[in-house]
Amino acid sequence: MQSDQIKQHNHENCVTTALTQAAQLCTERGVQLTAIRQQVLELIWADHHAVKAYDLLERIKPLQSAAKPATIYRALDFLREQGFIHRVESLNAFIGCCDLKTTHEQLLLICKQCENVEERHADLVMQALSQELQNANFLVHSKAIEIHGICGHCTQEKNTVVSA
Amino acid sequence: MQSDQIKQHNHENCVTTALTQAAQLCTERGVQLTAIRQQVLELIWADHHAVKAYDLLERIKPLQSAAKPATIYRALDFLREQGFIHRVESLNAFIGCCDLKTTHEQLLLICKQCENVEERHADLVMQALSQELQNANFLVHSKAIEIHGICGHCTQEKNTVVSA
DNA sequence: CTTATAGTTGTTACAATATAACATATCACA
DNA sequence: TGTGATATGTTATATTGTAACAACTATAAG
Ligand SMILES: [Zn+2]
Ligand SMILES: [Zn+2]
Ligand SMILES: [Zn+2]
Ligand SMILES: [Zn+2]
Repeated sequence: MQSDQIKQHNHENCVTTALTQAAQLCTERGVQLTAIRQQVLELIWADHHAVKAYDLLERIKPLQSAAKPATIYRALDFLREQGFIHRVESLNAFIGCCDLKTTHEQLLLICKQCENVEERHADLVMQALSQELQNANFLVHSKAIEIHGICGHCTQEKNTVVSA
Repeated sequence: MQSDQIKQHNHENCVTTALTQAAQLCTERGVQLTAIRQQVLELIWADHHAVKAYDLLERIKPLQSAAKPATIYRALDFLREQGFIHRVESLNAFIGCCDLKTTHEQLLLICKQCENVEERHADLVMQALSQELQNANFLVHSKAIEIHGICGHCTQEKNTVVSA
C-alpha cells in the first residue's frame, strides 16, 4: 500500500486479505485464531490508522462484554507474535501488517494530518542500515523506524485548496 | 561516541561537555537552564543508559524534595525542545544527545545486554531514507530510528567468555 | 468416553507512564 | 519597583500496561 493509494482504495480488500491470510497462517502454524483475537484484528483493520489498546477495549465491549485490559493486551501480544500487527512505538498504538506473506522490515510513515500509517519496505534504506549495523558490529533483534510528518496525499490536498 | 568506545572512556568528558554546551546554548538562546533542568540533565548523563522519567524523579528527590512527576516532565520537555536530550520511543525513556553542536538525525542502537544506547549519525542510511521519503512525497517532521539488539562490545565479551 | 495437558480467558488488583489545571513564586526588563 | 512572562508547586487524574491466580476450553492420548 503506497501513500497515494491509501485514501482511494477498496478497503474491503485490505480487511479480507488480512483476515484470510491470518486465518490461513494460524492453521499452518497450529495456533488458534480465537473469536477475541480475530475481532481485535478486525478492529485494528477498521482503517489505516494506528489504534490504541484502550480504544480497542471500548470497541470490542459490544462483542465481548467481559473484556478487560488484559483481554486486549493478550490478543495484541498474540497478533504481534504471529506478525499480524505492528506496534507503533512512538504512538503507543497498533496497526495491521500489510504484508503477512513475506518477512520484512518495517518503515512506518505516520501522517499527522490524516493519521494514516503507511508501511513501506524501503529496501535501499534497509540495505544501508544493515551495512551501518554491520560496521557497528551490532547484532539486530528488532527495528523500529517511524517517520512523522505529512503524507503526500495531505500535502496535495493542502496545495489544491490553497491554489483553488 | 562509537559502540566500541562506550565501555572504556572518560565519561567525565561526556558529562562536562554536555553540561557546558547546554549552558552555552541556553545563554545564546536566551532561555534558562534552571537548577532543576540542569540537575535532570546531569542525572540523564549519569551513564549512557536510557533513563525513565520516574527513575529521574526518585533520583532528583534528594536535591529537590518537592519534585513531582510534573517537575520531571517539564524539565524533560524543555531539554527536548532545546535538543539536549532524545526520547527513546521504544523504551519510554530518555538519553542525552551526544552532539549538541550540529543538527543531526538520530539512529539509536540499544543494547539489550549492557543497556547502553549509542547515537550514530549514519549519513548513508539517512541519505537513503531521505530519498525514500522524497519518493513517497512525505514531508518529514520527526524521525525515530531505534534498533534493538546486542552491541559489538557485548558480543565480543560473550565470545571471549565462550572461547576462554 | 475419560482424563491429562496445554492453551485460553475471566477477574481483580495494581504498576508505570503522562498530563491537566490552577496557585504561587521567580525572573527579566522597563 | 512594577509588570508581564516564565518557571515551579501542588493536587488530581488520565493513560498505558502487567501480575497473579482462578476458571474454562480445546486437543489428543489412553
Ligand atoms: Zn485499506
Ligand atoms: Zn495524510
Ligand atoms: Zn560517556
Ligand atoms: Zn551491550
